[in-house]
Amino acid sequence: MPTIDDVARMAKVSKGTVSSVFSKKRPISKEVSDRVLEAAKQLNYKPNFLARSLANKETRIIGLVMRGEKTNLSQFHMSLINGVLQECYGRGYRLLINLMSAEYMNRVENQASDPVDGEILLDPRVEDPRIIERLKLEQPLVVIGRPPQAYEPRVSYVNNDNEGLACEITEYLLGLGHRRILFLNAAAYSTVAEDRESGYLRAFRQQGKTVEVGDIVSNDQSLTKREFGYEQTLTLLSRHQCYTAIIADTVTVALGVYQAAHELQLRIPDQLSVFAFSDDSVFSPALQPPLSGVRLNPDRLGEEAARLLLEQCSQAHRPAKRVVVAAELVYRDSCAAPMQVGKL
Amino acid sequence: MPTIDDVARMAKVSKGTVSSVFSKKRPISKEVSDRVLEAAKQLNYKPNFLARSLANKETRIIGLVMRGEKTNLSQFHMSLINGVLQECYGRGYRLLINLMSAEYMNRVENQASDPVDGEILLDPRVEDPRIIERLKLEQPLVVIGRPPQAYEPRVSYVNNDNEGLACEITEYLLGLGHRRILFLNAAAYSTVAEDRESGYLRAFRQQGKTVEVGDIVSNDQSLTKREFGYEQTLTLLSRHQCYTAIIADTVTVALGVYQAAHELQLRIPDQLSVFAFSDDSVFSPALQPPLSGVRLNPDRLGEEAARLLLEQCSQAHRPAKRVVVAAELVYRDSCAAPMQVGKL
DNA sequence: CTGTTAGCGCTTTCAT
DNA sequence: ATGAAAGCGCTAACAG
Repeated sequence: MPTIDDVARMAKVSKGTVSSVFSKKRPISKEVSDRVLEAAKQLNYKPNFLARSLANKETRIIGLVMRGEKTNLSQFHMSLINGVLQECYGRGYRLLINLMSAEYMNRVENQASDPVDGEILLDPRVEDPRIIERLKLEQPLVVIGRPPQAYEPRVSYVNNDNEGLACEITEYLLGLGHRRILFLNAAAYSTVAEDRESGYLRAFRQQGKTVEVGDIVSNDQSLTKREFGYEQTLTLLSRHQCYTAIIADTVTVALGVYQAAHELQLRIPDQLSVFAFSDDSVFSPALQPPLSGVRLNPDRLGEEAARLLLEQCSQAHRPAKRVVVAAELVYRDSCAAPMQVGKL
Repeated sequence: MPTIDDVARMAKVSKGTVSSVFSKKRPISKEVSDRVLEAAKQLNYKPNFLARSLANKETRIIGLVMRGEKTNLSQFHMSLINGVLQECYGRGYRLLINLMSAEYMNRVENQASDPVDGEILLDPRVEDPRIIERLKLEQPLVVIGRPPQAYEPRVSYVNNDNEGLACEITEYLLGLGHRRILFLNAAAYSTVAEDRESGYLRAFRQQGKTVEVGDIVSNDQSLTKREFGYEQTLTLLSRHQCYTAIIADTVTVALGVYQAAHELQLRIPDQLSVFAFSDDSVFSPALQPPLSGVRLNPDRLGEEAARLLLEQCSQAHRPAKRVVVAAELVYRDSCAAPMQVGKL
């Protein structure tokens, strides 16, 4: 690989001059510039990214940090990435996706900072060392989702109004006449689970109704999402007849719910209403009747996050900002008034 | 940001020793190692990626190079990325997605090699400077799709059997009794368009039937995929009654075909058969009747490409390999025998 | 407008 | 097993 010295020698100028021809950071006469470019072309020279970035402390790469455990990206993630890429395009930023196993990353010999100017962090947890670490490094950071309470004022983030949405869904189901609604929530350690739980509880409280312990179950991650939906529905509905509606964390969880309902010979929506907290792959033939859900607009989440991040990258002073991305409930045919409602 | 010198000073050892503690490339006594690690933790030190990579010429990042024009990733691309990520996971590789406008990249001040150990290149063209350039640099490279004829023996690639699939689809439609089949093919400059065209022609030839000029149209990219399907169908079918079937490049093109058919009051499949050369989002309610298509298994394409690439990255000698990913036709309800067939 | 020189932070010989 | 010093290829500050 030819280096800047080779070009300098061939064009009979100093390396500083060659550098300036490429970076355009200081004016170079047309003659010299042409000579350098010509030499570079002949040698097939391109500035070395690593050397350049090491010297000027800029990579024009942003990172996307995902949970190490996740090994299969959902449509939600895919749209989100799409949104991020949208924003990078044309502004000359590349995207580095870091999906390494925590086990791998924690080994001493693999420790190293990533070559990024800033990062977008997904799936924040109630206790999240990743955020703390990045805050210490004072590196530009945007979280998608709500950061832990303690750091909320200090970090920029973009989020849906999960609390409000959960409340809205719950109100809708209560309005249909349901009394006991099983909430198959996200993992307890995620901040999103906290927010959705609050929303669910608020809806009950506002109507003066009570929630029983055990009506909210969170996915401890030892099961896949689908298994979680399946197992919980099978176990809880066969034991207690009381649940007439289920709010599932994602469409995949809902898929498990459908499967269990089928085995329990419960007809959806007559005997069981189902609402999902996402809106991926909803047209799968496995989802009959069509599933009601929430359009979280993941592409907008990604777009706004990237926008905030790139803004931070270009500023010395970085005030923490937050953006709420609008989401809307989509009512399809998986919910109805509970059959027994008249009989009580 | 603390550097290796800070740690060395604090642990009272040389920087070479600190380096070895982290890289584990030469033995260090337990006492010294512990002292260094302790100092590193106190200083919150992490090796600098750029400096390390500059010195040892390895980044453990692989790049994904997409066409600059594309600004919205399809499900096909998303699954493909998913497959690549799958393979990176656990082996400690990160993925750099480079989706920059050609215009941006070609400006002198933005020229620079990417910080990658190798690259996966998408959508190869009949003339593809990107491939030529990378071949010159002797950088590990895997193409998804068929490389230009001239370079085929020298580059590794993974591909579907596009020629065979196109032939199979065409045979199927001919078998149903169609005589004139409009092929809304990919852009003429892509190698995939060439292969699919050959397959289409072969099917006709094998049955001793002839293709008229104009039965194959390729998307010149001035229109979106959907517009392409819509405009071509509207124009060609209202002008010539002869076409009773259409092979569409992608589901999105097919969506345009459906729309145009609706406006022309042509019933699918009775009056018009439609077959798509992909299988994304097929369950959209906009696609009634369900669309026949080809499951190209993009996740497998991505996975195999990453596997080949990582294999190349770890070897000095890199023989060009190729992998064919199996694809299968999916027959749904968008194709039938043409209505007029009995009347002739 | 151009040349010179001192780093950027790490790895890697070569000594010891 | 550890230290010392010479790069990796580029940018940036200073001179002129």
